[in-house]
Amino acid sequence: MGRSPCCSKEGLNRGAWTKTEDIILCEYIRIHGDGGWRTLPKKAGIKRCGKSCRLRWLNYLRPDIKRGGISPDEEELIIRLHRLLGNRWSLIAGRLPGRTDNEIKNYWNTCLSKKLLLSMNKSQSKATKNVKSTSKSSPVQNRVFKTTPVKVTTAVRLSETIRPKGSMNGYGCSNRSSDEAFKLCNAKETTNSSKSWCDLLGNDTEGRISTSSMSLALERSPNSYYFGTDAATLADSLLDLNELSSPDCSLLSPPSNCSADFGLQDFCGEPVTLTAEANEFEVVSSDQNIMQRDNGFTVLDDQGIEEFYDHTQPLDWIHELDYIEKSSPRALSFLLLESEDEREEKLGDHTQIPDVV
DNA sequence: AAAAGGCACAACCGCCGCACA
DNA sequence: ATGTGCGGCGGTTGTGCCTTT
Repeated sequence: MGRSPCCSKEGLNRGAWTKTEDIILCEYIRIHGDGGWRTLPKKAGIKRCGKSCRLRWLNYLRPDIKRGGISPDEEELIIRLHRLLGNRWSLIAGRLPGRTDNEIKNYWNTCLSKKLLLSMNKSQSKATKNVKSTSKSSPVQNRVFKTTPVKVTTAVRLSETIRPKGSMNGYGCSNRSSDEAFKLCNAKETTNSSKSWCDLLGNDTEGRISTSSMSLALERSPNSYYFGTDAATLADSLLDLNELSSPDCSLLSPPSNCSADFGLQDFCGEPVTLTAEANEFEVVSSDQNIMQRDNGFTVLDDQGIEEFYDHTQPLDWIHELDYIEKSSPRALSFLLLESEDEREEKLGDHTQIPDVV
């Protein structure tokens, strides 16, 4: 036997919502707040299924919704996020303020999928023509990233990803997080005590990580809640590492191989070689009072970063994706997964870093 | 002018995970 | 530990408008 339907369909309106229904729903939610969808129709006097009310509110009536006119920037962002996340419309929508999953899904199905198919065909036929001159595949093909995450490198890779993000949105968080992730790795070699790990970060009375930098980031980034999520994600991953019994540090890639991930070339203008020494890590990760990016955001001192930070809009994701894709697409795709469970689910072999396809 | 086809998007459906009793 | 209800999600369908034939 299947589940019972969410409500009796008898006597309920179906199809397009009328203006009156919209007004009643809005008014009810204005007074009582949203939620309790199953009982809402009866209480509000709407002849609709609760789910239908929820959908109507979330997708069309909410005051913070942007309708139509998807900009080229947004379009690019959707394409790139879709490449990383697949049909995870709600996740994608979460990175586009004011847009709903339904709208993005519709836009994808009606416009973007065709557009992409067309451009793919174009570039493929171009590539076929040039097949003798080069053995490389087309740029479009090259830009398909595998989204397999890697467990063991969670803390460090997340911090690597946060670093470029933080350099745009809040240097405090990025520096602090990276720095401390490194410290943690090194601390792990000498002790398994979770207390010492937390001590490195600072923790509140309940033992939860609460670095001043994370608070700073959250406080200063009202337009980019995702940034806050990053900090939270990092905190979670660090807490998780406390629980791991395997010698994580030994499984990390040799630091000298990680310099590209760290993006230090971009930040400092010259290649940096890291060693496994704790001191080296700290020196490198704290040497960020001058940062440079190759996407138009130039050298900034502390004050400059702060100023920039205040003007950073969520759509700067595009630049962040530019940077991150170049440096560590695996980390990004991992980071974009919402929950720790979801990452667990995708783990596979913890000890190997899969190649980017 | 009318029918057919295409398109955009709102709405619906069924499944799933989580919380809670 | 288990069953149930709720909310959320992604796939699909329905519908109205526009364009083409």
